Amino acid sequence: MNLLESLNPEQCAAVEHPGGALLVIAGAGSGKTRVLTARIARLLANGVLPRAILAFTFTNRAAREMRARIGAVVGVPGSAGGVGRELWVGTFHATCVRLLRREAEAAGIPRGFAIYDREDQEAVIRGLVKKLELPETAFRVGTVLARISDAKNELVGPAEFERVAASPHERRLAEVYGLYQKELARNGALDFDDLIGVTVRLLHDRPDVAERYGQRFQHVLVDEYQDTNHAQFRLVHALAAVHGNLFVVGDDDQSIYGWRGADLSNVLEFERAFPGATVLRLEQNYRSTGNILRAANAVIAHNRARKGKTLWCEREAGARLRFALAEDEFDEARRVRRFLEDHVRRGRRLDEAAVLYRTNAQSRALESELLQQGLAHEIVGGVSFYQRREVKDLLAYLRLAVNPADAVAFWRVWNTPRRGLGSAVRREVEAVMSGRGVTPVEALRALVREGALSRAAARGADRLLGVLDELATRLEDPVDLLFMRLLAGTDYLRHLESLGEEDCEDRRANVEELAAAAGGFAARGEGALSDFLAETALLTDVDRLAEGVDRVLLLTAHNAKGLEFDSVVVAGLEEGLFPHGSALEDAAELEEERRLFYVALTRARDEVLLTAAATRRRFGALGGPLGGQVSRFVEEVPAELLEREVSPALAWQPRTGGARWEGGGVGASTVALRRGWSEPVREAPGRSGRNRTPEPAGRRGAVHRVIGREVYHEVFGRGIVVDAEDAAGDLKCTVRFASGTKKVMGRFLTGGSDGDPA
DNA sequence: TGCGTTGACCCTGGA
DNA sequence: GGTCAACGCA
Repeated sequence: MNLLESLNPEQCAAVEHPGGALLVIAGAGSGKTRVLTARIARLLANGVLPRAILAFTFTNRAAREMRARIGAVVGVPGSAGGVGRELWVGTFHATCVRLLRREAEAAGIPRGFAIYDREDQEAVIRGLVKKLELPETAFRVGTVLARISDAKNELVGPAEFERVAASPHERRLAEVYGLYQKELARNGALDFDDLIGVTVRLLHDRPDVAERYGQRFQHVLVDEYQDTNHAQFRLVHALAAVHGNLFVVGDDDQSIYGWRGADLSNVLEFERAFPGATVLRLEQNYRSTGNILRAANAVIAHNRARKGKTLWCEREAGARLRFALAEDEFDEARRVRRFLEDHVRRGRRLDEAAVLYRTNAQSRALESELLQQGLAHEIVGGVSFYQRREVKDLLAYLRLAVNPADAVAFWRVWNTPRRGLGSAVRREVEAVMSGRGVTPVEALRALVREGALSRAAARGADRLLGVLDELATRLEDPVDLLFMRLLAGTDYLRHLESLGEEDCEDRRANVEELAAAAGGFAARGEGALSDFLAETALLTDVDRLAEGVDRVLLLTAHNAKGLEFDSVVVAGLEEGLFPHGSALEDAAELEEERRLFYVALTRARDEVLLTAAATRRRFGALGGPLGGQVSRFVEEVPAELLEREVSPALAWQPRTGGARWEGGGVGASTVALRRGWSEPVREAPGRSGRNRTPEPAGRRGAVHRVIGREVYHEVFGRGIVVDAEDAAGDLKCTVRFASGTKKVMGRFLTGGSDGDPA
């Protein structure tokens, strides 16, 4: 296969670019992966050595696929040896791990450093908040971590954070940040952000190292450049500075990771950062039908912060997009399921369809419908495989074997399975740790040796140390053998059974899958235990997706990036959900939501179904319902491209700036559902609401109808009702105003558009 | 120390 | 509606 054949002129220009900095603005479905692959193949064909090429991809999966394609083109079979090993293709994180393992000494970190995921980070922060006796409300673990992560993405260390702190709270945060870094260092651990940050620091502090890698990687390529953050930009800059051969591909309209520091100015100001840079544009779409593309173009045109481009295609117009307004999330799930059945009826495979949503929580209703109806599916994301409790437990043992300083791993497993070790012993171990400056493993060993423990505790400690010592002496064994030793040594499977949980079988299956993963890793002969552990830390559900399994995927729009399907459902298109409520009051965040919707739409080749639900429960049946307005994004799709199906129980009236539904339907369906708790939830599929006369809306209905509504208040101005409750013949509304969220009685509010008191 | 119950928090997104 | 930590009791 010749990758250069059948490239269009713009693609060709990119692939043949002589060198220097090049930015390729590549629209959705414009063949950017092909261009990147062809570019690398071209470089190799021109005599560039594989070891002189470094390519960053967004997912491990993309890296694997790219390596395979390049291998096929340049005729090197497999990934082992030759091109596969010499050519560096990987995500930012995986690449940094690889570099840091080689340069651990120069970077001042242990070679077997652990990689802390979110859960590990939380354990560290929780310990600090407790130790410093900080108020847990003001220092919520998630918030603290988010602030630290933001700082790291901007390459701001604790000292700098302290310097710019604007309040006592911020100074306290700086302190926590500093102690967090100390704790990670003591544990021999790096968090995800550190992987990038420490590499950048290494290249900055050690010009000799920077020079070495700069000389080696004569060509640096970056995919999904629009989602790089400042730290990643600096990394790329440092590596490419020597020769300036930087080839980046991105699409400002698909930038969807602003919340984790992605900096669109990396794209928008590329030419300033790299003087003399060339910019090329790929605007021909090879993926979607004309209608889908027109819809996507129309929607994204509402964004102001963009370079501006219009995709075109040669494909036929195809079917119109469909929009279904459902009564609630269960009705929505049924409509989705019927759409999928149609897809199969058209002779397509289920794995050529996907259901996309904004939040992972939405998967529940969808999954239960698909389960009931026996439609094969797979949920991607949420709690991923390597985050399952049993998987993390077992991995924690392996982590300890490689790095006994890893206190988070130690405390995770020291009494799992139960060994009679509790909080009393823990306090003693911690005292020895801080008193003598030793690892938790050594502290425990010392306590045993010195006879400081009760007989029962000493026996438990002996068992734990026995397992850890056995692993430690066999570090060079193949990973799968080591894993079997671990299972036997801890009797972990019996521990699982002893828990007597309902999902015992699932957990057992996960342990077996982990064993299989270890076996696969060993068979590939790709290296040490620490490499296996890094892989488990960095692989995501998307990376692990199997090819050729005939099932529909359920996943977030974020996770769908880079994938494509014949048929795509975008579910939950309601104001407050998609676009998400947290983005409604910020123009920039709203534009990011729109880009996310654009990404979702452009995953589709042939058929699109958009769905919304008039009511939707949060936190299960007990939480308040969400809902009120169809997403503005649906309204931004030109009407002639959209085929609307509305549940007959809902009187639906489109208006400018977002459609609303009114009348008894919403209230009635909610009432019916509430009643239906102990009864069959709903009538047979396919007939929902068709022959039903809507009941008159009671006060319940009134409550549900005001939520999401735009209102006006004499003092506070315009706001959005986020919640409401009955109060003495009126509604007590919780309203989000620009100045903050307040509780206001309904009689003080006027409706935003219809003037009717809410 | 082990175990069951209660109650808080949760549900933007993810390497 | 699910998870997890704190709490109280055996």
